[in-house]
Amino acid sequence: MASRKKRSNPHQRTRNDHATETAEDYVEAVSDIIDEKGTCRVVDLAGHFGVSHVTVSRIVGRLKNEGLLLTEPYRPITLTASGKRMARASRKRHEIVYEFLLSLGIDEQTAAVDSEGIEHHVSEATLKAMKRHLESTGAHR
Amino acid sequence: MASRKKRSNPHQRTRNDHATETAEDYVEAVSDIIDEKGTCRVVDLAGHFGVSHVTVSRIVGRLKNEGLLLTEPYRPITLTASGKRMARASRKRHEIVYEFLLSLGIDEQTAAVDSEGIEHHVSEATLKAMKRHLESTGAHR
DNA sequence: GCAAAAGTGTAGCAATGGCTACAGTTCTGT
DNA sequence: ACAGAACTGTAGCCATTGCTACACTTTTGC
Repeated sequence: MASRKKRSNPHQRTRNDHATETAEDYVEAVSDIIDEKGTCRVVDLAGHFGVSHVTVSRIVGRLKNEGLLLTEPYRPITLTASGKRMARASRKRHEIVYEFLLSLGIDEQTAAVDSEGIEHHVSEATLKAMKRHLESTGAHR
Repeated sequence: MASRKKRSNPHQRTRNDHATETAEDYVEAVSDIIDEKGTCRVVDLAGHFGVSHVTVSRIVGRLKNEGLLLTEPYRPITLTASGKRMARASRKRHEIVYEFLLSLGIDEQTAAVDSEGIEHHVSEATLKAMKRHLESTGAHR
């Protein structure tokens, strides 16, 4: 997870960070959609993210080049082993943040929105602290 | 704060969100740098964010157009009333998130890095919950 | 089986934020 | 005062992620 490495300048967030966030969001969505409805199509992702199918199509192409997912023209999208690994890690992080926000007394709707924004900016140390908090308050599922 | 409005699709984060995050980061930095050393120059911001002066120059131009800051060619950068307001709000949010992370037992270095990433993705409701937590644990300064 | 609907791809545009290279301005020190 | 250092601006490149418009493929329904 290159984007979560320590930085000499903590403010330094490059284009690559955004690209990695996008990748994580997409593989996680692909995984979720496949779990829900069997297959994942471009149109499903477009609906999920609220963007046009064109944007999805281009990003899917990039992630395919990066070896995270597989697809052929006009065909459904599946994850590679690497993509599945990333999706699992991303989903886990997402869940911890979400549960943590709930444990603070935040409503589900808000927790869902905020956890999506936050999950990409949480270090391993902070994630561990959240887990600790969940266990200590017995609020984890 | 347009970017923190409710969204019909919670996944929907547009280019504007990123632009707003940049604006918040910049006005906050300008404010901090002026407090620290009296004036804020392009080169200060470039150092602060670890990017080239060219990138800073372009973004400063945009923020000037948006009425957040003032500057003339080869001159220092100051904040407008609107920019000061945004800087104050942003700094306050930043501080709450930072203190909250510390209260979870996270080290200062990590809290500094993570709070910068997280602050833009925290809703008012979550911010209130963090404040509540700080007060209940007596961990606020 | 074939027309319409749904889905996907491509072309081409915009805004943002990275960069290097080079040119111009301001400040500094002697 | 003036040369060199420091700072700033501009030109022009790239990648990412938005979009509309249009073309093409696949699926659906009769």
